[in-house]
Amino acid sequence: MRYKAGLETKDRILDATRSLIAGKGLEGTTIKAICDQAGVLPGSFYNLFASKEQAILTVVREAIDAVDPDPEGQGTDTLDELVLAYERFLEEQPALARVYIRIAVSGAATNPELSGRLLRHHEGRVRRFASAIQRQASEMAEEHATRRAETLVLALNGIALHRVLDPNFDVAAHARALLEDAAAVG
Amino acid sequence: MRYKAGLETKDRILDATRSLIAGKGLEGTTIKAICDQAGVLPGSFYNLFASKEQAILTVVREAIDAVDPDPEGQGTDTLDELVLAYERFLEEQPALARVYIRIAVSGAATNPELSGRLLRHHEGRVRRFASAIQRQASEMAEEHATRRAETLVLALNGIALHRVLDPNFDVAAHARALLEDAAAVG
DNA sequence: CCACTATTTGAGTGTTAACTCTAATTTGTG
DNA sequence: CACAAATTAGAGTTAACACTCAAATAGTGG
Repeated sequence: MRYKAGLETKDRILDATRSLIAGKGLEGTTIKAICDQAGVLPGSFYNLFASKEQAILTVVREAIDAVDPDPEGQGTDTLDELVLAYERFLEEQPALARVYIRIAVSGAATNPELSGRLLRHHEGRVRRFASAIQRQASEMAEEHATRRAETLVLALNGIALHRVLDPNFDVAAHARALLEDAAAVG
Repeated sequence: MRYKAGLETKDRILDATRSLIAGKGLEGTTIKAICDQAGVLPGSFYNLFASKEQAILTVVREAIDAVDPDPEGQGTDTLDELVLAYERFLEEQPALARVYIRIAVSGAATNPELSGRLLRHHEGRVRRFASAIQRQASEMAEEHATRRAETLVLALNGIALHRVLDPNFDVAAHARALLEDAAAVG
């Protein structure tokens, strides 16, 4: 793949794959559907991807990365910023958010590598939330902060899950309710 | 279906369907897989069920009902009892719990009737939790109680979702952490 | 034990999935 | 502008899918 035509085709295929997973789930994401939406024939698809699974995994990695846009900057975010970043992710990239949830539930069952990746990602998020909590309330024990972080991350995932079911669901209001509660508990 | 042989076969088919959805997701739940696991041939399956979808919907209804075992007794449960009932559901009927989550994410996308059913079920649960909260703190406004109930139910769903990803996840500990937080917030 | 019907059998149907292959075309480069 | 490599076209293959059906078997009331 050295010509730009190939790169553009690859992008179109990934766009189509992403929107199909988000809209119809993994079951509705067939090679034919991807190719139709991307304006490409199967031969072109298989010139760029070794398999359907590879295209899907590319989109999934993209989705996982989008949940945590800046995993390097570990020491600066406040809890509010972390929660609002997740809220913004759900609002602004609903397709990727759906992919993330769909894959977490459907794909991880049959693909242990994927389920391991998702669990590690979850643990990383919990650590990040925990250190934000500790920065905010420095007298809190690390163990306690981790427990509170885990509760918060799980609750956020619950919100994301419900958003998949109900597109009109008010993510922002519920994310903020979680933050208020966290502040009240201390 | 008047002979008991048919009833037993039906049970075996539903058992197989339930465990396949829980274990491999909707994609892995094929007629062949169901029949192999139930020790039955396709002809028998179609003697008892009009379609694969019908068998799946039967299992899904069963799962939805199991989440709220007694939807009639609306006025007596405490919040603790409701949370512990859900915790017990997740621990004791992991297959049905996985079915519930899997369907919420995968099935509801393509089946509006199913997604409507799940949303109504969610609303019913929130009402039930809200009235338990109000009974416990009678000075609380109904609107506020409903908002707190929704946060709690979503957090519990987050726990259930994570349990699908990580079978070793400690549901009980996290459910109790939610209860403590709820008490602390008031 | 007999007639009647529920149930099971298992090969078979049509469809659609993922994926392959060869020939034709387009693209970048010396 | 010529040539090699990248890309695309599109028919074709193989396998798995949901589902059917006529015949065989098993269960039940009389």
